[in-house]
Amino acid sequence: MQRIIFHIDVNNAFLSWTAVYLLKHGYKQDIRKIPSVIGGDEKSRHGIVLAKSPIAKKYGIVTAETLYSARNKCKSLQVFPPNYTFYKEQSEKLMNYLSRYTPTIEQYSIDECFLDLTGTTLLYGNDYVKLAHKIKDEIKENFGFTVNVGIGENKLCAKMASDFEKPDKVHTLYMNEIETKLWPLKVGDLFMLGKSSAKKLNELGIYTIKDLKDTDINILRKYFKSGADYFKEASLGIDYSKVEPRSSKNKCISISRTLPYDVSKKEELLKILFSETEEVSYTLRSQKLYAKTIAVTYRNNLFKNYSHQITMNNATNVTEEIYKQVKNIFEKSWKEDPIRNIGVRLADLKSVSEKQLTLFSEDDIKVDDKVEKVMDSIIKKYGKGSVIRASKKEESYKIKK
DNA sequence: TCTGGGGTCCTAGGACCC
DNA sequence: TCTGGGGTCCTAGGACCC
Repeated sequence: MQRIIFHIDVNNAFLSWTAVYLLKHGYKQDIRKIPSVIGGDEKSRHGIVLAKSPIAKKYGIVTAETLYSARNKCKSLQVFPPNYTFYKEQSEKLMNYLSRYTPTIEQYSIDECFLDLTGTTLLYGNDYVKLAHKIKDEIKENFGFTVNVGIGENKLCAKMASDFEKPDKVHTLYMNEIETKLWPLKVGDLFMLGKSSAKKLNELGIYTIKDLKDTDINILRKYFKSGADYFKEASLGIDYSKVEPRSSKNKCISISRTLPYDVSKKEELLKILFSETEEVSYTLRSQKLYAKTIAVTYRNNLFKNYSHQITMNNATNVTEEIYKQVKNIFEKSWKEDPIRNIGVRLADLKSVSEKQLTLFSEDDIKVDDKVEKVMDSIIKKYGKGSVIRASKKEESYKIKK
């Protein structure tokens, strides 16, 4: 049976949501209609473009470039800070609203989702473009921001379609439109075909998606291994993946921070790692999960990235245990270069502690669990920072080193 | 006032086992 | 006068997404 998939994408999400927020709070100007961007704080070295208005885009400003470079492209550019709490709220409202149309909804990111509307003709009729317009207009009216809706017979085509022309538009990419709508695009426009693959393809003389679909699969395999088959199928508009409600189970939980200045002191870096460990293991426990793999990631002043990890015999969710590994991993791997960004990642997540099934150190765990339960409940009730571990631990490092 | 943060997936290479 | 080979697990690094 032919499937009908919608992909819904908030136009310039962070910027639109900020515009809605500002208007709601009495700000006179609609920042969507001026050259503007959402950007991080430059003083703490977060100075990149997170979202841009259509006018800013016309100046050639792209997401993730530095604010410094964005300003060079447009002298009158206005920069607004992000408001993640509000974004999350808006995202949840939107997803809740959309799930009234089908239970088969997959949130792909904070501002995007897929709806599987296959077999809904009795409910909504068979004019899907009309239905898409209805959804799009309802969102605009109820929430104050616009979306694009892409319609296709699979997720890939729906996703490509929603990207065609923005904002506030509905597009289709049915199989019989592949030749006219998909093939003329540049290879880099294909979903999941990024910069480095596009560069390689261009070097092979492959520029458009049509070029790509005309290329012998064996040539592609030589350069792209398993990516070759994906590229080939995608260039033909083929995608069999299902719209799957994101089982909400993350594969990993991570935190990383770019520091306001490069740090070379071990005690300072360990303090940061400790507070990150506390945050990440709190999240772990609040999801009733245990981690088997613990990783420390960092980036030095020359932008070289490192990641070092350890897989334990037993999964844990105890801050102290996780930190013990974090500290160990970092001390063993760090070459004493100045650190710009540092983080902790927990992976290989389990829903039960295997440790609880072993004889080893049961009593210790129980005590730790108790302490942590109390701390977690305080954090939950009064927010982060309301409870701080006695800093005995960090102090002892100072003495030791 | 240069270059964020949170994810997923893949691959090469090494260790280890039979 | 030799060092096979399949399988599995683990790690580091990189590509890619929003």
